[in-house]
Amino acid sequence: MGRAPCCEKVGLKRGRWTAEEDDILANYIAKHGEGSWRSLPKNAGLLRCGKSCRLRWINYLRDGVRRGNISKEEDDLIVKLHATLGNRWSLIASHLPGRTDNEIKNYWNSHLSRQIHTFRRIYTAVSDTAITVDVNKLSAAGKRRGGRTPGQSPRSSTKKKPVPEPITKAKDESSPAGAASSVSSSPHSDEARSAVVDPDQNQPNNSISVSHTSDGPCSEDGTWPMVMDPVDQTGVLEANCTVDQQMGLWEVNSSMNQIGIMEDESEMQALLSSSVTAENGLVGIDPGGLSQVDDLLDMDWEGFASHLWDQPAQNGLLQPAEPQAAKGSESDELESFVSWLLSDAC
DNA sequence: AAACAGGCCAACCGCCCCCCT
DNA sequence: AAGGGGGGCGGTTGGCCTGTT
Repeated sequence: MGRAPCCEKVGLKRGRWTAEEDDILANYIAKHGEGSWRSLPKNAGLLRCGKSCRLRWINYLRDGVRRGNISKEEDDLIVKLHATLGNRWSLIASHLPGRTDNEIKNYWNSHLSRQIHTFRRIYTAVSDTAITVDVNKLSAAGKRRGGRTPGQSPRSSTKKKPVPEPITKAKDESSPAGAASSVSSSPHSDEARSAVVDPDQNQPNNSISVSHTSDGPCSEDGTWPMVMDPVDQTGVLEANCTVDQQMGLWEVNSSMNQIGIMEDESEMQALLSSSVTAENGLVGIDPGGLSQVDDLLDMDWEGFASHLWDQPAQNGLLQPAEPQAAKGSESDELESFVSWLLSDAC
């Protein structure tokens, strides 16, 4: 079954490339150009598989390749594009000049996916309380290194990852001390709503803080291992989320992730109507709200994209500039959609 | 200081698509 | 039009690094 290997592997070198090999490959391509990867190793005098040469060239030796130091802007872009495109790393990389699909894939697997999962765990792990999520702390939260965490298997982060089951916690289970008891859900109030809606324009403010404060310490059973406030050792988390109305759609965003897009105000209000605890302009979301947010994280983004393409133009704002491009291949459609997504119009 | 454990990332594997003949 | 090869792509592996115990 399957194709024959791309080259005879017997006698070929594997593993890390040496500086000498890099020089040979770079010099050869400088003289003869890219391509003909199968015959390149033999012609260049390298004991490497052609595919290995190609990978080395594209990911490391090619002009313009940038490595490391992924900026916040790039980080945001990767998250945004991944939400739309999924694991189409080459397509994502094409929108990040100098970045390769392999680097973005690695970055996602080792940084961002963990943040997203942590973000989701936080929602669920404290779901019997109102919540405050500090997105800015999530990266540090996912950075725990060293030491054994009971019950974790080695290399779990690199094994094939089924979507992790959310941590469910029955109400009668022992919750982090003080977490559940210290936060009382208050009925949704006009005061809370006023934190969301601009009374002058009946439009949402640009910024809503979704917050939760717990006075108690984190539990010792590891239930909240990654969300402890490093300063006062309580379970305080804070997240700055925004709600925007754009092109007839209501978007709920955090600084790292798009939480959801709703088509009409009632859906957005349904989410916010589950908000509780308004103080100093902060709005918390109760467990019901958290469930809704968690559902929104599972949004069918391709379906959303298709939905947008199917919409008639609304005041010239909803459609991308060149919807005709969608008549091409699937990749053309995606390219056009991504271009539009990244344009100022969005 | 040594052992341990997870993080990080370069590289490999194998499937799939596209293009050429 | 069909088949085969080359190249592209996403998933996965494995080893080094580093923080924790």
